[in-house]
Amino acid sequence: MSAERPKNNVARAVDMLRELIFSGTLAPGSDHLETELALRLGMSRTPVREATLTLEAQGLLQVRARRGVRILPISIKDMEEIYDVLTALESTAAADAAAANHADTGLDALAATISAMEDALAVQNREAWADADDQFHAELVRLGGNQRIVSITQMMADQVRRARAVTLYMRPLPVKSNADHRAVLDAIRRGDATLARKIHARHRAAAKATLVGLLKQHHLTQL
Amino acid sequence: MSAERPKNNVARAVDMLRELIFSGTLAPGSDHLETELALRLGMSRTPVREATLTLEAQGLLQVRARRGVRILPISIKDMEEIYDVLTALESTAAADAAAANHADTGLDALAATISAMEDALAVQNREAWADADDQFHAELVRLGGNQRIVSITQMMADQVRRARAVTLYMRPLPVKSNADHRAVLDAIRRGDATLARKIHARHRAAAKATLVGLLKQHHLTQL
DNA sequence: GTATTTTACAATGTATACATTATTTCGACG
DNA sequence: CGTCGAAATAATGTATACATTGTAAAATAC
Repeated sequence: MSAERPKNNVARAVDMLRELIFSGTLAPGSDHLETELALRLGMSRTPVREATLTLEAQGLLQVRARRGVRILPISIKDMEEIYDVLTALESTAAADAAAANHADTGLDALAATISAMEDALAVQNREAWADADDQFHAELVRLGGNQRIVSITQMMADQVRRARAVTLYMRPLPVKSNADHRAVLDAIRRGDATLARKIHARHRAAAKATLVGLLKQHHLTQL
Repeated sequence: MSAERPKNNVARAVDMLRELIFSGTLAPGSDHLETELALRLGMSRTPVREATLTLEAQGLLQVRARRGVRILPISIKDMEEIYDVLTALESTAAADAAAANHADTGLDALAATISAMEDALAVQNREAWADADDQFHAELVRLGGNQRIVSITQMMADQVRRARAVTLYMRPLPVKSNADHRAVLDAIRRGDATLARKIHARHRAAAKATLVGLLKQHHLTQL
């Protein structure tokens, strides 16, 4: 049974604020007073304040004295930084996963995300494809076994979430991406750490180039 | 003139708690009540509470309901995780620094840290050597130009600070380390990104092996 | 004597009152 | 008319009172 322990207000505030940020209700670059947010979330300033501190540590917003919290916009430079971090850490995770010699059953979840991506691609469902893509990267990193890499990549993925949503319908259907994922899975299955690292690094570098190219092409310098 | 703006209590609490943790006054694995810490720092619970949330996000302690904050001990597994993250991100920074084609004056600070390390080594001053070593890695990452890599590596370095201090007098004098640093500097100077990345990755991998070896040898499974 | 339940306590979680401070506005002086 | 300064204002920063809740201890029943 899932215990469903009632969460405290701080945790609820974190969840609600994240949702408000990802949905764009709190627009990138906009400022919001603590009092205003507290009213909106139906609680006092204290838990809201603590929630904003947590979210600031996660890079989603910035707390500025007497100016309220600013929802951080993502620039092209931010995007480049984040993709470089993801490239470095996920490649290491891919190599670690390969070196760990996971039994095939251990790789079922990873294989499932690839199937899901292929299915989504077949019916041109971009949202479903993006979800499965996220799951692939999350599962890959989980297999790597480094808990810090898991946390950091999650934070980075959160930061680019909005920007990725915007570009989702701009790009050509990501056919190459699926092939990359399958190649990474194969390398891991064969226990070839060097290859897994190399392929995944190339995959992320290509994704970065595509995304940055799109943003520049559409003059989206801030998201 | 440096403005020396008086910091608020939250910032002071963060600084003081960090100092108490690094100095070992708050021992790894020990628990501390908010009230007790507030009394010790001469302020109310509120700023202390906010400070602990920040430090929790930085991985230095853990806030547990009704059990106070626990100063997180570092295990060998933690050490391995952290060094793997540092290896991945600093190597990327080294490659970026090489690719950026910094003019020689831009590399003066980096060269200075190497000289400082050599001087410290000549008089067998391990503390000074460790400080210069930290500065080398900090400056390298700064030259890489990725602000997120700067933040993450700082956090990771903080987490292993205690453990490094313990092993500082156990290891042989780190002669090889200085040679590595010089080789990285040379590669950056020549603009050879691939080489800079490779050398630095090897350097960090060797440091990890040395450290983990020492910890196991001395049966230090928790620091 | 042991186990279970209930009650008390102690610590965090939350709200709110108050202190502090930066910003903005209004007024006076040049 | 513009600039400088002072006071008011509005927001965060801090302290504290109070609510909630988990833990532990004590008592009772088996």
